[in-house]
This record gives sequence, structure tokens and C-alpha cells, in this order.
Amino acid sequence: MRHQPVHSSFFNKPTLELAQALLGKILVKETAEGIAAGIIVETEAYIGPGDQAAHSFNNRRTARTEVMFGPAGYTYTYVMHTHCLVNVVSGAADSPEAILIRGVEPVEGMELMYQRRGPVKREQDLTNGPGKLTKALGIVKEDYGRPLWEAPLYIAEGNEPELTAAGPRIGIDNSGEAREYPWRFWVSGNRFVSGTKKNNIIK
DNA sequence: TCACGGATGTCCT
DNA sequence: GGACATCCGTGAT
Repeated sequence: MRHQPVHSSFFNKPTLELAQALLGKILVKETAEGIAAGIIVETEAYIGPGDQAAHSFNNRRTARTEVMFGPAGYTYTYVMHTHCLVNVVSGAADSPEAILIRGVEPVEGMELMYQRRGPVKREQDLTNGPGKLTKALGIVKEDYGRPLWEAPLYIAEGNEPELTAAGPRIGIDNSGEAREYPWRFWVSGNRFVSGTKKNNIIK
């Protein structure tokens, strides 16, 4: 299967808009072992300066958050304990915003994914979480800073999802009022959306 | 050297 | 489906 990367200008839109535009697109990772790809079904927006949940809150600039201060369309990988999370940098340069990819639906390289993830009970356990999908796709922290419109790691054109939903983000209970923001977006009813509470639908 | 962060998987009900 | 133990890299002291 061939995937058509998006143009670099695709990332040139407001973060909240981009977070929704990413739903239905395909996240592709090419490695020596082969290609693994999945449709993006869940995202979360993080808008640095005023968002207490973001690593770049209050323009906090460190080696880790550096890439978020660059132009949009680059990869921000974030190692959390044993897991690696993948984000799409958004916003203009000096505007530290990013979109976390929380769930994908496999479309290519299922064998690779099973190989990398080990035995899982259900198919959706392969990629229905931010740490799971990076492992399944073979995304590692070394992908930090890569442009997302060309191989080996890129966003490819896909089909518009039929119905999307929005709601509060996950796992940021200590982030003040920012936790109320409906900045999590997902494809309604999709099996590969993380978590079990899919009911706080705003849109 | 230490405090901190949040997803995963397993066990339990 | 819910609760809990475990995992380790980053940044500040």
C-alpha cells in the first residue's frame, strides 16, 4: 500500500483546527522491518503559554520542549516512564503548541504491530493508547524533531471521519482550569479510541 | 541526587 | 469495568 504524505503547509493552521484535521489522516512509520501505519482516531491539543497541562506552559523552555518553539509539522516525542508518546508540533515559531496523538486504527503492518506489542487479547489493544501506538508503529524518542511530511515518519492523506466528538482531556487533573477545556478530539464510536469514557461528548 | 509525571497491564470484584 | 503497582527519563537542587 502506498501512502501520500500531506504537504508541509497542512500543519499551517490553528492548533485546535489542526487537531481535528488530523482525525482520519494516517500516521506512517517506515523502518527496516517494514511499514506500519494507522488512521488517527484520537488527538489532544496542548497550547503552551496558557495551558497548565502542557510541558511548555508559561513558555517553559527546556531541551525537551525546544522543538515546540519551532515551526509546525515536526515531531515531539516525549518519554514517559517506559513509554514513548508522540506529538505533532503546531503553531508558529515561538508559539509552543502541540497535538498529542492518543489513538490510531491499524491499516498496514499488523504483523509488525503484533510482533512489537506481544500477545494482546483484542485487536484494539494494539493501538488504543498513546504509549501503545508508538510501540506498535515503532516510533521512538529518536524520532524527536523529524518533519512529519516525509519518510520515515509522516502524516498521510486519509478519509474524512464520518462523525467526530470533542471533550475534556485525559490525565491532567492537576492542571487547574485547563482540564475543563474540550481539547480532546476523537472519531465517534471508534474502537481504537483510548479510555472507556466516551460519553462526555460536546460536539 | 531527588522529586516529579501519567500510561500500562494485571488483578480484583 | 475499576483500582493499583510499576515503569524511568527529565529537570531542578
